[in-house]
Amino acid sequence: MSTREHLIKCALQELESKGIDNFSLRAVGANAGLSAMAVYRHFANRDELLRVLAEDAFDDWRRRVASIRETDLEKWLGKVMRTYVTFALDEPARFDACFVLKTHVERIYPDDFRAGKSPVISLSMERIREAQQSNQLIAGDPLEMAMLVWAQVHGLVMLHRSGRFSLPRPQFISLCLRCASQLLRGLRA
Amino acid sequence: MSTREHLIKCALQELESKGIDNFSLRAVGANAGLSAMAVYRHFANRDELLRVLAEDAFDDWRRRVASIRETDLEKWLGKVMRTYVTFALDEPARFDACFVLKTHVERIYPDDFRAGKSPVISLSMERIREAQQSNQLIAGDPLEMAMLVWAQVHGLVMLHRSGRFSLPRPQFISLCLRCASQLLRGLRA
DNA sequence: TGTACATCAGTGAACGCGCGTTCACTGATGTAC
DNA sequence: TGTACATCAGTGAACGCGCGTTCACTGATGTAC
Repeated sequence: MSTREHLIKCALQELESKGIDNFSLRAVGANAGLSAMAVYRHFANRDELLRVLAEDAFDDWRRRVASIRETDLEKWLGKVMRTYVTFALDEPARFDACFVLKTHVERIYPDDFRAGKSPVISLSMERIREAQQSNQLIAGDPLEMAMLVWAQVHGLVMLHRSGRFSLPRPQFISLCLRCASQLLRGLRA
Repeated sequence: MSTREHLIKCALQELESKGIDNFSLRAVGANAGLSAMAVYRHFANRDELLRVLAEDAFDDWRRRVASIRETDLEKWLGKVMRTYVTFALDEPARFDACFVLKTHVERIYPDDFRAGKSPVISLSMERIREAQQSNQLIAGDPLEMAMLVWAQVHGLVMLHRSGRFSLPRPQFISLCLRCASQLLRGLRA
């Protein structure tokens, strides 16, 4: 493992354990068994390191979704949501890097999504369109429907993150899935 | 206006313009035309000042909702949501104090809500129950339904906050309301 | 009414902290001849 | 094969910053006699 990779790994650990607000290059260096200044050999500055971490997290998220092998819209969406929630619970800092922080990597509604720059949203829209054609779903803008579902689970996760849920993990996850299928009920034809 | 009130007003301004991360007692003092240390005459420390601001924001939110005069569930919910979104867009820092930050004032699911400690959620549950009795809504736990709606709009607002929406304000608000009524469609009997 | 004292809002200097970053450096490794 | 030099990862000290908070103080106002 190159020093650069080692630093990235340690930076991720730091990020997860301390959070973005207490993420410091000094701590990353110490965690890696190097001086704080060693980081500057491999990254221009703090911002660049954070950007690299965000891109790494995004790749991870994409891979997780790509590995879901379901054809039925409802089942597929259920798994995507479960993946989203577990990602948020298990790796909050990387989740934030993908969906909360402004990292200059994020996709913006509507242009980026219409342009197909978000693989997961594009996939969702495709599946929604298919379900509309086979009369499983009501008519309506697929992108807006996808955003609706995303916002639903994102809201639950953010409220959880803000300490508004005191539920054991499995109960929280099934609450999310219940909410999602409730939501889909309204979209069904 | 007492000095304390003046400080609170200036602290709110600071909080809105700088955000929680860059909220400093020094700046509050300067903004109020006093030394930084004057703050300590009126508040034990930074945390206490922030707690007072959070309580103030919460009162404000409660008052806004209480002033909504609609009897129909759907219309009422629509106005509550509009209020939520405009609160989030216009006064992000106070919104955060109510719904994002851990201020030790927040209500936690499910106990606090079941115990009726959140006026707005309680009101929502009441209206949902009525609508269920008159067969407008499907059966189901009113609290879970209320959380569903809350999470929906909260998710949209948080994504907007994270810079994921590039929409003029009115368009974003109507997107939120469209999503909300889409959601209600699934709850209708 | 005057005087002595207590109260208390507000001050300015200072402490100690952690941060990102700059700087001049060391010392090992690779390379050209 | 040996030697001179270049490259470059990593270092430790230092700078300058803003922060929350402590401290001893000033000076105005209220109060008891």
